[in-house]
This record gives sequence, structure tokens and C-alpha cells, in this order.
Amino acid sequence: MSRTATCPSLRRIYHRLLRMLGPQRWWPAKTPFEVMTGAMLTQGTNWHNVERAIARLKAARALSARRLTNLPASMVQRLIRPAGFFRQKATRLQAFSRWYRATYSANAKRMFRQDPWTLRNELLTLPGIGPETADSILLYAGHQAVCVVDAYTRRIFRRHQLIEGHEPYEVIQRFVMDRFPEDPKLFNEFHALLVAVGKRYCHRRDPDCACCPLGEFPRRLDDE
DNA sequence: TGCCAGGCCGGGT
DNA sequence: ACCCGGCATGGC
Repeated sequence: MSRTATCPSLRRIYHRLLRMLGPQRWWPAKTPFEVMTGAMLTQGTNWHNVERAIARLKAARALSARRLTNLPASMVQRLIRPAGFFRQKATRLQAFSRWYRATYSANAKRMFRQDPWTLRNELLTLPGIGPETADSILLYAGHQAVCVVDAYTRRIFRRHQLIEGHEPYEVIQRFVMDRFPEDPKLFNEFHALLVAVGKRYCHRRDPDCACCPLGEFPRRLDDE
């Protein structure tokens, strides 16, 4: 739209968030498989609960594609229970693990050598992997230059009148990617910063972030 | 205590 | 193309 085409706020929001909050150093995991597991487990779930589930997987030495494939479903369910939705998440984690082994030999380098948008389409065919999870995997496990859109992104952008709020995922993704250089580090920080500020100030109860101390954010930015 | 968390899916309109 | 209910645990 004309408003978005002339709106200079997005880059300013990013730089101000970075200055205010500092680098977030995402993803909080050390292997690509742990990132991908966390991306699936965090769906609709508090990150704290995901950490407990990941810790249980590690303690059981189950945090690998081979182990998750070979473990009985009931065991996987028990291990990830703190992350919620544990029955369907166990099924989906095991399906992903099987696919990862069969298609890429459970090798992250091989997987991310694939063209990002082709890989994205492959991921989207897997059960339990939608647009946000696929993009999180591409960006945070594969360091590919795609941007992630989540509920916080929608709320914060809506608050700053950058979007209406109900636009399709890919529209918002395009909106962001058209306004930044294709830099995976930048997309990494930007999404992490939006989540960081969203967790503190932009909850579902206040879709317009009326309580947000950054309420004057956009106007001040435009004044700069 | 209720409401919410870094979604996704299937069925119904 | 939307809209909704289901999925489930744990924290504030």
C-alpha cells in the first residue's frame, strides 16, 4: 500500500530496538537439530516449558534424529510432556526425524545446501511444520536469509500502523524482506528483538499494546 | 483463579 | 479464502 511504501519506520524500529535491548544472540541452542526441535516444541507454548522438555531429551540422550526415530512414541511423549500438546508434538517430531534422516542423512550441511525456498516448501509438507516453524528452521538452524513472522510481529507492526494485522503470513514476510538487505544476521536479530519486546509489552490481551511504554515509539521515530 | 505462551491442522462456512 | 475448536503443560 502507499502507506507502507512510504513508511520509513521499519529500519528505525530495528535499530532502536537493537540499541535499547542489545543483541539477543539467538537461537539459544547449540546444534541445528536442537534448534529445529525447539522450533517445533515452542508452538503455542511458553519457551520456559520448551527448555524443560529439551533438558529432558538431553538427559535421556534422545536429542538426535536417530534416537527420536527409534524411541517408542510413548517415551518421546513422556520426555517432551512439559512442552504441552505432547501427543501430537511427539508424532510430528518423530515424523520430522524420519524425514531428516531419509532425505538428508540427518546432516544439516546437506539440508541447508538446498535452495532455501525449495527447502521451505519441503518443510511445509511435513506434519506440524507451518510457515513460522519452517522459517525459524531456515533462519536459526540454517542461517538462511528469510524473515520469521509470529504473533508478536503482527501485534507490534499493527500497533505501529505498519499493517492491518490480519494479512497472510507471506505478505508480512515480504513486507519486511523488501525493506532490508538479505542478511541472515539482520533477520536473526530483528525477529529476536521483536519477541523480546513483545514478551514484555505486547500481550494478546492488548492487541494494540495500549500499555506499552514504547507507545510513543513510532512518532518519535518518524520525528528523527 | 483464569488467561496466556515464539502455531498448526482439520472441518465447516 | 477465512473462521474456529482442539491440542496440554506450567507460570504469573
